Amino acid sequence: MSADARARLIAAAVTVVQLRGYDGAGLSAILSAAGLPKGSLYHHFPGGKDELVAAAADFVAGEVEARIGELIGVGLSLDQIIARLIDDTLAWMAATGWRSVGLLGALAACLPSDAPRTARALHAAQARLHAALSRTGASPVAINAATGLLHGRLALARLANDTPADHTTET
Amino acid sequence: MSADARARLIAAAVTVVQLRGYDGAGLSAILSAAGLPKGSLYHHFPGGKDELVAAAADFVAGEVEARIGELIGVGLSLDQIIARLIDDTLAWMAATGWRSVGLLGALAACLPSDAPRTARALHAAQARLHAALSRTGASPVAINAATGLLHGRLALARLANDTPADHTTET
DNA sequence: TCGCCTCTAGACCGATCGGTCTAATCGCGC
DNA sequence: GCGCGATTAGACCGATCGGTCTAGAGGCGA
Repeated sequence: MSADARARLIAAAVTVVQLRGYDGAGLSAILSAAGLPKGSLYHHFPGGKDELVAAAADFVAGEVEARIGELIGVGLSLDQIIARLIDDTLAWMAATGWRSVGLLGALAACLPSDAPRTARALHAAQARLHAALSRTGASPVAINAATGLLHGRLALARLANDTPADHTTET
Repeated sequence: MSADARARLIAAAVTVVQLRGYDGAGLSAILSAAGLPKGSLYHHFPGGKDELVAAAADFVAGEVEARIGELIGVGLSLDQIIARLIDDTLAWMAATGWRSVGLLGALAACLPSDAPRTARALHAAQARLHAALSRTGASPVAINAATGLLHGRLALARLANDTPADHTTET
């Protein structure tokens, strides 16, 4: 069940790190989400938390890259693709209770200082997505503007919808 | 020197939390940045880290709000104001080594679970900035799009410029 | 000069952090 | 049925976390 455990760990890391950021995501939270003990983590990811989160970032980047490929295949423009990605993610955020911002956004906003692999994976992810989007024929500047809009919209949507329950003192 | 110590603590919190997010910002890092011992922190902010970071968020929101007021006074449009804020912040990020994303962005992306005051302050900040921008006459939807762009651009700029040194293994 | 009150200083606390290590368990070829 | 590598299980470690508490330094009014 090696591959399965690996995948479960990555999925759990994606979930927890999205919610709390790198530093806020404790190993115990990730492990209990995965339903696996610490030994499994360090067997599959000898590099520990850093390696796991880096793998999670790679995984997410791969998924988004594939989605972009799909949308390009259908002939959508850069702006249309970004709009679709926003809609996709917003729908998913709504489904999961508006608690996530997307793994890459959370990592980018609060980059941990002691996680070189994660930092590298994050940069690689950004490069991959940029390259994927450049296949629409858009200019790098346009791509940066579009992805900037994407990140920002997701962060704001989360802020607007995530926490009302958190700071409502009334019944 | 009460007021001074308070201000120093808030400034230190702004700096450190911007860099590492709420969970990544240790009290010891904040205190050493402020040059004050723990006793001072809990004297001025009995609520501890949560209260301090909430105050820091209020402070930053106030500064940005004032800046928006200035720009509106000069007669700039929403888009022009956002462009100016992006330029302001980018210049400041360049000056500080591209390590910050802005306090509010960092908090919004990785909302801590156990910091109700900070969460409340963050929502208040968002509301204040939205209100300030609405004085340009722009629609709420336009304001959301514009502030989304602002957040995202800053996050991307940081990602692009912050970490090259972090993952360069070469001398 | 004396008391008092504000603020600084940092030792100390339990909890939790990421990480290591050993033992038990599992599945599979023989 | 047996041995063996792969995997799980979790006790354990030092470091650090946020927070509390006592002691004393310093300024100010009487």
